[in-house]
Amino acid sequence: MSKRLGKDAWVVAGLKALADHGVDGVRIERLAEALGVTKGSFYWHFADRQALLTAVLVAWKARATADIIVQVEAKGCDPRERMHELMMIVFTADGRLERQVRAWAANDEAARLAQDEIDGERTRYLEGLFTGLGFKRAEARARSRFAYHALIGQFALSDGGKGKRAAAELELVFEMMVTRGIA
Amino acid sequence: MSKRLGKDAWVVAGLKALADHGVDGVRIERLAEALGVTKGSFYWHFADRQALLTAVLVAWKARATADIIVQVEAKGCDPRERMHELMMIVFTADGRLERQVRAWAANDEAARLAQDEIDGERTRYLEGLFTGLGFKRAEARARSRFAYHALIGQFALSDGGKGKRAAAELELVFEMMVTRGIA
DNA sequence: ATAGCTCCATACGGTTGCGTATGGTTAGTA
DNA sequence: TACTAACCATACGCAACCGTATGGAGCTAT
Repeated sequence: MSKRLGKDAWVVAGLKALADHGVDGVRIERLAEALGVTKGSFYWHFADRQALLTAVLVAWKARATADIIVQVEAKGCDPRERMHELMMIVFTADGRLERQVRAWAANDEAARLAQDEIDGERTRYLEGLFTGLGFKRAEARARSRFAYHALIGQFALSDGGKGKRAAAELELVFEMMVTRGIA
Repeated sequence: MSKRLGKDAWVVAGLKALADHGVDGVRIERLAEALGVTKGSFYWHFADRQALLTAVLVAWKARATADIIVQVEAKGCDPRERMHELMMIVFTADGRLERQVRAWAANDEAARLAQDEIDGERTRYLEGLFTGLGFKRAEARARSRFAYHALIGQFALSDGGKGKRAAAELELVFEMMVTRGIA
């Protein structure tokens, strides 16, 4: 059981600190203590704090999109099913990291860019699902954006969508999102 | 033109700093410089930094709900019209302050509570509009929450809904939100 | 005008966290 | 075993803020 660390250990610790306390919580002396080492170790692996933050952002981007989409793609090929699965996964997820990255992005350019990338990727995927359901381009676009906004808003709210009631509501909302035109 | 300040001046400066740079930007020495005074002034009016932050939060709460609802109420008594007006106002608003408060709330209990209050107040109002449109309680609830989430998500995105395209999409989305049942 | 209250400046001590310098310790390799 | 990286500890300087202490300015009323 070697006590010697690699870059990765610091990034992982950074992600955890980010999820728990926000960007302001990722302080190198704190991480050092959590990892059982001192700053001396950190400055061996990284040039400065910003370098760690950048690495954390990259790590987040890697897992922010791929995970969910892969999970959904594996479910089936019917776009309606995928859509349903997507909403279920995503509306019942934790979202602490997601939320902290957004809080971060409110005042940091690098985080804002990362967020934009992810947002773009996700909405494009969503738009594809909606066109798969037979919606015209404009409406698919509108619906995907709206649905995605709702998702993000979910994370932004403090209750974060507590399971029970949310589940039933989710079905209603799903029907609405998937329902075509004016009644 | 007296150079002497009151509490309010500090709160206003605090709100501006919050909107511009987030909670971390509301530092008393910075505000002092912006106001053309020194810390000595601040600590006359406030016990400590937290006292200012609390006051800022209170000020935000005061203007966060009342403004919009009053504006909508003045528009007309048809719930469909109100709903339309509400979405138009709110989806084209600035939202920098809104966003910063949410970023703040991600890691601060007091801000989180304030946010909860506002969220509750707004969703209750929205729910009323939906029941006014003839939806049953459960569906009105689901729709109002979803619509509100979408609103918050809008603010959370970095583009913040840039005017042109958003306007057209908004109409589609409005129809969808207002449309009953399964096609 | 002078006493008293309100508001502000200056100066200080203390904390936190970043980044650097420098030397020691472990692990792999010859 | 000796040499050499890679990795880590310790100690320091530095800057940004917070909060306090204290001594004024500037009104206002008597």
